[in-house]
Amino acid sequence: MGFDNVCNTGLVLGLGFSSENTAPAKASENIRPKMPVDISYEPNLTLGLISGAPYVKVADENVRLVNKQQSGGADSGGSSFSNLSVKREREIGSFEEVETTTMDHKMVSSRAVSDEDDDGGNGRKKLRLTKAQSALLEESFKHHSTLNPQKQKQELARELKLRPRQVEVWFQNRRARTKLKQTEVDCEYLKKCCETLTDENRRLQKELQELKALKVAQPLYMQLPAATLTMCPSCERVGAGGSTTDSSSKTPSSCPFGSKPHFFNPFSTNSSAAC
DNA sequence: ACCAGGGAAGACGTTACATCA
DNA sequence: CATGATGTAACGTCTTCCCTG
Repeated sequence: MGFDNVCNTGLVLGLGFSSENTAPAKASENIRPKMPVDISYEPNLTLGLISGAPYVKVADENVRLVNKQQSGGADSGGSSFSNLSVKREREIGSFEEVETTTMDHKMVSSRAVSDEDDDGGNGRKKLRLTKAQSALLEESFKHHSTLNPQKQKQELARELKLRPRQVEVWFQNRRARTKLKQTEVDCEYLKKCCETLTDENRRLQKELQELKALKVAQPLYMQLPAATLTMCPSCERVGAGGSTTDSSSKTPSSCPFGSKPHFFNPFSTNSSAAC
């Protein structure tokens, strides 16, 4: 991906807002469940704060019976895992676990981690998806980054011989990865913007210095309308733009600087700046 | 019409495991 | 073989939306 592509995305230098739609102050407010993640790049980098609001509501008790002692992380204690996973699987009653043996990696895929076989009650087994499973999930993700209807999840799960919960988790993680990558791209872009603006600022400072110097050295020069004084962006010399009677030897005849003054707009796509 | 309660689903942060250099 | 880095499956927590009574 070229930098130019990134530059035409309308990303603005600013934290927590964009030119098109105002991003929420809190990152969590970005959540719009019915709005699938737009994979096509539309940067909206925000540095929102996750509110540290006190925990009011026990989340999803139908989904998982929260083990209150586990609040430091579900995996911290190996002994309690099987308990947890037995409690939490909402689909478990209706979904038949199947042990897949078609491995292109040497791993067991989509085995039920708990339930019927609580592997010794010694923490969860990390299961790697097979290439085929990943490929199908990716394919599905390309079309829809969210599992819109519950049906889709069930179908995918059946097709992949996974639990619906696993499909759900995969999509969650996949969205997170996409977002992370996008954030990295945005970060790079902002860095470049910053560099460009710094350069531009330096150039303008220089221009200002030159103008000040000119004012001191040639007061007569300043009798010209101020608007006619501009600086050539390529040779960085001050001249009376639009005037062919330029007495200053600083403006070479080869200078492509046109007759009309121009001003730097960092957010204009055809400005002299990279952004 | 308004409100409270609760379920569903998603984001986010974290943990633990698998794999590889 | 040990180890640190990396990728990712799985989880807990929190928020928002929507439905229902």
